[in-house]
Amino acid sequence: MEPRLNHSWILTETEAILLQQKLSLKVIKEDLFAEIRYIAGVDVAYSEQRDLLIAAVVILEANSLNIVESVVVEDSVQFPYIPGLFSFRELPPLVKAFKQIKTAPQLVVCDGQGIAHPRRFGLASHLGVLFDIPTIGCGKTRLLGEYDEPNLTRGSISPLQDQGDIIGNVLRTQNNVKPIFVSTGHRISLDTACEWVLHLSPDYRLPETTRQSDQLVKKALASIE
DNA sequence: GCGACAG
DNA sequence: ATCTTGTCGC
Repeated sequence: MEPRLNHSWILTETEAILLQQKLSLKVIKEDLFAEIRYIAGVDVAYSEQRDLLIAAVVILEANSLNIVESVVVEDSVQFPYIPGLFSFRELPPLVKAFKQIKTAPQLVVCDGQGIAHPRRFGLASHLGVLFDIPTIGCGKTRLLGEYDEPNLTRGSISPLQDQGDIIGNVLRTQNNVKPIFVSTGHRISLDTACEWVLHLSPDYRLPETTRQSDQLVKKALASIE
């Protein structure tokens, strides 16, 4: 898989913000896809000892949730972690990993926010626009926005609001378990995104895509240290 | 000025 | 993220 859009990753903080503002205009917040057969999960971890990033991409069959392909790569760190500029740290290794993927997914579930972002352009939206592929932002914690606690039953949602916009949903994926933050990444509506996240989280707080990619990077991390 | 702040 | 300590619910 190759990105359909390329841009430099060697940027100052100001340049990165300007790029987000420019690319955010390309984000599509409605369903724009055909049949979803394969779904990708992605995750990145940092090795403090070796000062490098490990990225994993796993491809699951959408109905069975079986793994059909996976890739793990190492890459150097070229941008610090700054809230709001997360994608400039994690996307270079992820793009490198996607270049090795043979089974093209029709949906990518990201570990981070989509449009639930100060400039409506979080990691999931950035990845979606680069590959022009539907993506969902799925965060364990909130970056910004106000919300009421959703009901305690699986499937309950509560809107995440910022500056008068509904930027995502706080979604309860398991009864009595802390909810997660779901937002549109690219080419998918918020409602459809939540439906897919629920389908992918039959018995765990996070989607199976996230669980599998987390497992892969942790295993790779342990093997190099 | 102070707190908040995806991973 | 990752680590540690303390609290609460079942």
